[in-house]
Amino acid sequence: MTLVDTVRRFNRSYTQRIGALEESFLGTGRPLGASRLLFEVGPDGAAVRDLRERLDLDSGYLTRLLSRLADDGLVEVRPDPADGRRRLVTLTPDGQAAYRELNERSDSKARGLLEPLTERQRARLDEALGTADLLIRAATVHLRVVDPVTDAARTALGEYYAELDRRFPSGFVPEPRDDGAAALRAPSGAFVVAASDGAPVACGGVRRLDDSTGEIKRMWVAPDWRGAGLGARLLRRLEDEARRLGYARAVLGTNSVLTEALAMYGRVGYREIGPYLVDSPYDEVFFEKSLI
Amino acid sequence: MTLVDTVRRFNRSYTQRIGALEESFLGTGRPLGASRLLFEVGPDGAAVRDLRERLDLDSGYLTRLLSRLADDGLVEVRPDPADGRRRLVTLTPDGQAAYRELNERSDSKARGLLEPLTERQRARLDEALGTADLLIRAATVHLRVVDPVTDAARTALGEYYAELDRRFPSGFVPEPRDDGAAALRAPSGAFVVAASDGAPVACGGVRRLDDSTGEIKRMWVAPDWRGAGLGARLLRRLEDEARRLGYARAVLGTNSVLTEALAMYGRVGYREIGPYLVDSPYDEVFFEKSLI
DNA sequence: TCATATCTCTGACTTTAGTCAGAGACTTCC
DNA sequence: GGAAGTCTCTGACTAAAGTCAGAGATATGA
Repeated sequence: MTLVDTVRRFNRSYTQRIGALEESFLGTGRPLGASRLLFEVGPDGAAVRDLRERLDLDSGYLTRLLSRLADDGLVEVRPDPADGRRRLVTLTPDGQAAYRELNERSDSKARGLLEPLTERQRARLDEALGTADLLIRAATVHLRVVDPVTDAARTALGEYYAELDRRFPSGFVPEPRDDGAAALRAPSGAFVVAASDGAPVACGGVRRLDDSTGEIKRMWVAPDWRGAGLGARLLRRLEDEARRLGYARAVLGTNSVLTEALAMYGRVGYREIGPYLVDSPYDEVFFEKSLI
Repeated sequence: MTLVDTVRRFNRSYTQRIGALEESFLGTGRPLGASRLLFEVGPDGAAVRDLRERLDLDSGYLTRLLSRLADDGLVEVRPDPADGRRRLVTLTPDGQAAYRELNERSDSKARGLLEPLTERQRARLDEALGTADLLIRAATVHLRVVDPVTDAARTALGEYYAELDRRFPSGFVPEPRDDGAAALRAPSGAFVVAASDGAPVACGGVRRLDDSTGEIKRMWVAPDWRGAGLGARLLRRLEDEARRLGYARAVLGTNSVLTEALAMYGRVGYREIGPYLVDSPYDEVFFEKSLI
């Protein structure tokens, strides 16, 4: 049995049993679409725009769904003070109650399903689902080249810097004369962000070191995404970008504290070299790889 | 994060990504319902009755779906020769082709999804999904008391005997003077079958040994269902039945070849005892447990 | 053999889900 | 300040999915 068979077999048994979890949104007297929407609005509210994107709905259809929920007194729709074209949706107290009820139904259905399992089996299931979840998410992560000043890039870089600050014994302060933005974009550089469910989970960039050499900079993978091969995938993508920009060789420098990264560079074919032109005081270990 | 959370989290990410596998039944120019039906008919055909039950459809609705597929030349519906009220559905050659296409779409979608994973990750995913599949199926196995002459019971017993015959060095022949049927039913006995997706996956019975003692007989778990705690669950159910029938003690005899079973009896609280009244030449090891 | 039950089918619905074209209010960018 | 773009909403649709009440044919068990 191949993996594809396993996946399909699992899919069948899963959707028949647990998949019904989400259908338990039914039986609340509301059509499934309305319940899903209510759930997606959530206790913190959401912008109509985002709902449309997340649920992939037609704008007219969404408007109608929302106005039905509003008629039922479950949500409130009002203009976004920051941008008069947009509208924000929040749950009313009744809506909050309905939201909680959806969650409880879903929970109790899940509990009932797991009830026949022993403690040991539950632990095994927990681990298996956790692993499968991570890998499936990892497989569907979307890598794309973005400008380093976009929101996605800024968020990712922010988390990267914050982590360096936590992990370096002396903390980390981004170089003030940081030419990051300009160097990590065309025509001599690129910046790649990996996103899952809209949130950035990894990033990295290439910039010009000399005419034939691109330098990989600011590679970061979110902590709970490590061990899923995302780093290697991102690195290969950056090498592709570097090749496209005309570089024949990739180099990078890193800090010896970042042990996972060091091991990964080795696996992907990087070879340790002496220090090249350096501008970051944090780089201690250096690698290169031919792109030809 | 509790297991329920893991399940729900997994459910969300899974249905969004892989769940779409089944939706790939769309895009074949046929509505989802019709494709699902075509898939459920399958290459071997099916009875309309069973389709209605498996897909949980209204009879009128199903009739209409089927006649649409028949109009498109994909299926053929004709009376069941064995029962004039029923009708049987089979795929026409065109229907077979459409069926194969559905499968290919689903496969290639699954492959595309897994493509970014490395070999090692795929192996991990394969194992994780396999484990989760087994446990989820095990959790949703349905145990019920049936008469030992019903089809389900006969099938299960048949597989049990066949396995003993394979595993015992000298083979196994059911005792000819087998009073099985009569002894494993009320008022002094019971027979329990565990079924998953309609197929029996485990069985076992209790019969009277003396007024206060019930004997557990013919416990069997299908080979690919072992390690999922099904045996222990079945045994506990049989003890419940024995208690209900008024027994204060359960005993059982087994063969020392069946090592998994021996270990399981110990885990569930059975204690080895000397041979009690024996009528099976295959029983070598004996256990008892108080039911009070 | 007659009442009762089972199985499929038909007709007449309703609800849910979704699409499309454009109007109107507002922002943004030159 | 005006053109171009964004966001939401309305109206007018269509298709899919599902429900309900019976009719008619056949089987089953007393």
